[in-house]
Amino acid sequence: MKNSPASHGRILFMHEAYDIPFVQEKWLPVWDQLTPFKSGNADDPRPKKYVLDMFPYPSGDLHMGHAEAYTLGDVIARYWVQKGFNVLHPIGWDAFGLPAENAAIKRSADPRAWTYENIAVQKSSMRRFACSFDWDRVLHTCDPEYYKWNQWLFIEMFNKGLAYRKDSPVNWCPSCQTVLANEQVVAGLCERCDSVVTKKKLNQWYLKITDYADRLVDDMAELEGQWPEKVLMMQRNWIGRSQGAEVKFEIEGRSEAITVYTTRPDTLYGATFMVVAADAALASELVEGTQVAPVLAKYMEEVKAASDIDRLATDRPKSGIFLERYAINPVNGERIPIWASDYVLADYGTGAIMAVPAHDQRDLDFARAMKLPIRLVVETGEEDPSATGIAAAGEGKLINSGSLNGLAKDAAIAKIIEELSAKNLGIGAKNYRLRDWLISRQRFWGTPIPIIHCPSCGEVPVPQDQLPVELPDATGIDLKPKGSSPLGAIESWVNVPCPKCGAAAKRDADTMDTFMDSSWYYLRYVSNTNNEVAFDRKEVDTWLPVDQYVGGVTHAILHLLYSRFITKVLFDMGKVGFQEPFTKLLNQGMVLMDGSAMSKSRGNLVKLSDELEKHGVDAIRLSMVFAGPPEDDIDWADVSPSGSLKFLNRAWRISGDVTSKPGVDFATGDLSLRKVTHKSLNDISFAVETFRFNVAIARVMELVNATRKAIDSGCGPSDPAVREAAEAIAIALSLVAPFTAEEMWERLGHKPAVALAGWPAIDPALLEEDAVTVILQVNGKIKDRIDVNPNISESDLEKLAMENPEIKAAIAGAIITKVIVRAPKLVNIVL
RNA sequence: GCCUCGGUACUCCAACGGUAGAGAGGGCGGACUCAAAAUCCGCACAGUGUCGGUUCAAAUCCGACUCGAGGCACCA
Repeated sequence: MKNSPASHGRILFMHEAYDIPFVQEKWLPVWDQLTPFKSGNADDPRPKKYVLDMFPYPSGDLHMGHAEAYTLGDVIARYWVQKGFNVLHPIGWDAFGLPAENAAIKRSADPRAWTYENIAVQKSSMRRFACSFDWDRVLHTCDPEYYKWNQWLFIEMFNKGLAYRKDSPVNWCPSCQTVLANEQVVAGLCERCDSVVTKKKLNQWYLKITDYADRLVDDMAELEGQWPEKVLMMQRNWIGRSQGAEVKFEIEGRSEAITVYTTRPDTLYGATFMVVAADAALASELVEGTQVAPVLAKYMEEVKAASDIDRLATDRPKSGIFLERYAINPVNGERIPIWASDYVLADYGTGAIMAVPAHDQRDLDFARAMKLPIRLVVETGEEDPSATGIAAAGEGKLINSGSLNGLAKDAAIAKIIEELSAKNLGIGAKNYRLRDWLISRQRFWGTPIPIIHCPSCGEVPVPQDQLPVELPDATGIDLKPKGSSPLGAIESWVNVPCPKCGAAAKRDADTMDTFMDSSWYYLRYVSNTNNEVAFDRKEVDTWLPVDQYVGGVTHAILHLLYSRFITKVLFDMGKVGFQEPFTKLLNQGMVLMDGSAMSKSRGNLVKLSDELEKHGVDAIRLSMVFAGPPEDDIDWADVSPSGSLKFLNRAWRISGDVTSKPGVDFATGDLSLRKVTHKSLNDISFAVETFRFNVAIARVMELVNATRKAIDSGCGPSDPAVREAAEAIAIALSLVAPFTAEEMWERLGHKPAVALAGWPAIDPALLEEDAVTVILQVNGKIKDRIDVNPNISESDLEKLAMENPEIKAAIAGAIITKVIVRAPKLVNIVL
């Protein structure tokens, strides 16, 4: 059973090269023993870094996308370990969710088995992929030990009034047979299965994220520059805060005024009618008992018949009905008609608007369709809206507006709000697009909502000492989606005495949105085995917030917004000491094939296991980071794993050529190679810290090339500088190609693990260059280049430039207007 | 429709406002070989999407356009 290199594996080179499968099998058990990535305890003197990868959903084995994401997180974690930090780099599984349940239905089995099998597969793949996880920190959200704390969190929020139930039209996926949060509806379709989402009126649990809307927007200031601008923009967009005013309109024949929300109170004089949401209670109330009531009812039927997709089409003609009621414009006493339409949303603002057709496109469309008057109140220089059909949305001076005449927009808004406030007719106000987070789900495989419904006590939270409310064994239970939770059908589970009065009561049969599970999991890692609390405050204070979060941009809104929300809730409860969970965020791109996302149906699926088999773990990891900037998509068709492997072999061969002994004094080595080594290490550090991993690899390649040259035709293999360079290469490569690096480290005469070797100290003296090239320009055109000492003074450099023959020739006889000297870079002589 | 980001060689990608090329892939040629692979050496190809502005100097800053990617989309 002898394992000789180059005879054992599938990947063979006649030239000296290492045996990939052999080397991979060789080091894994060694690392298992050494646990180089076990995070230190609270008393660890090293400064901490919490590097977090978004945890996977256990749907089968790891794929190319996982490989990219986890390589990026791994490079970062390994880098900070080398730099002497106490690094926490944990992993877990986002293990509740529909795929497990659907698989269970297909095989009439328990979702548990499928889930834990997949977790085992992924876990072993991660080990083989050399992920630097701390395997003592693992969590699975489907473990009762985890979801117990999910339930605890829910009850805490319930007690604070942040979790509540309400009747509301909700998004319903007819295929998944469950409700969806707003965030899970993409262009009218279910984000999971692409079915057309319908509306259903249901009583559901919500979390009051809208209470935190302002803070979610404002606190983004501290994420500026730390998170991708794109994500911040998407969140701002999603929350959709707008500034405006609420204005009261008296209603003829009604004691109570109607309040409308507008972002353009300056155009109040241009309001020629009012529109209320057709489905709002207000609309039906206004026509109650009149002959219009049946007309409204009929209109409502038509509106309901139109699908969400139709509703989304913005070019759809406006529809609505006149309610035969009138409102009084508070600024000019004008009597304006009240209409009902589906273009006004019941659950935004007050569900009623003042319509200013001259300056709002939607109102203009409606006015033209219904033949309602249009009055200009802002002089924008645009053409007449009633003629062109295009609203004059631009800025200009106010006209036809009483006291506002002549003012510009901002001044007019300030003035009108002041005037309205003085008469108690209006007030400055904000509004949000964000809605409360609907977390009930009518499915089995999730955290049971820990509430007991008692006929006399109402909603009673399950007492702390009875948590967790465990999911029953699913074997023999019909999990097929029927529109209500399968748990509700299990008599023995659902029927319980009320914890307060002891009367017969029922458990809430719904389960929580799995985004609840993932909205706080980063806290659980620090106390993953603690059964007393969800997370220990001392551990949290030691490790949190997360220093570096790595994951896909697909979670830009959902997961990241919910996590930020929950963190703020926990902060307010005094359970954590920070308000933003993720200090820095890196979004990796996707791995594509031939320009599009990989999928079996498209026939462009690249299997990770095949690639690993063909090229080895290191070459795949290297290819992932070398392909380009991490946030860009990678087209696997553009990537050359064999090229990566070629480079790794080139690097590895250097370790075999070194003839000096470990511990040799580098200071006596060849100066020019030493300079390259130190410059490279410096550049690699900088590139890694700024996430330019592709550049970092390019620098390692340069160092390998320089070392090769030094060995073959320079100072020779015995020079200490060659060992210094080879060790630097091994340490740098340990971030991305751990097997190759460990093998190099061994051949260089060291004991494992290279991962703990420590980043070499950089000698600043070696970063100074002997000579730099200066550009000599005349009128910005390059005439010559000269090598000078990098510390040359500006006057000396100017003198040198003036003496240069090329320059002399170029300026002969001309008058010099200006001389720009930027030592030691260039001299530009302007004639 | 509105907003954000991007466009550099055949391809993927580098370049504090100051030499357009770091690195790689692919191609071609040579050395080695019976031959191929691997390895080593060499070569070529040529380009900052378009137009304008700021500047001594623009791939880089500003504006418009164009193409591509993404987000929001009756949110008043």
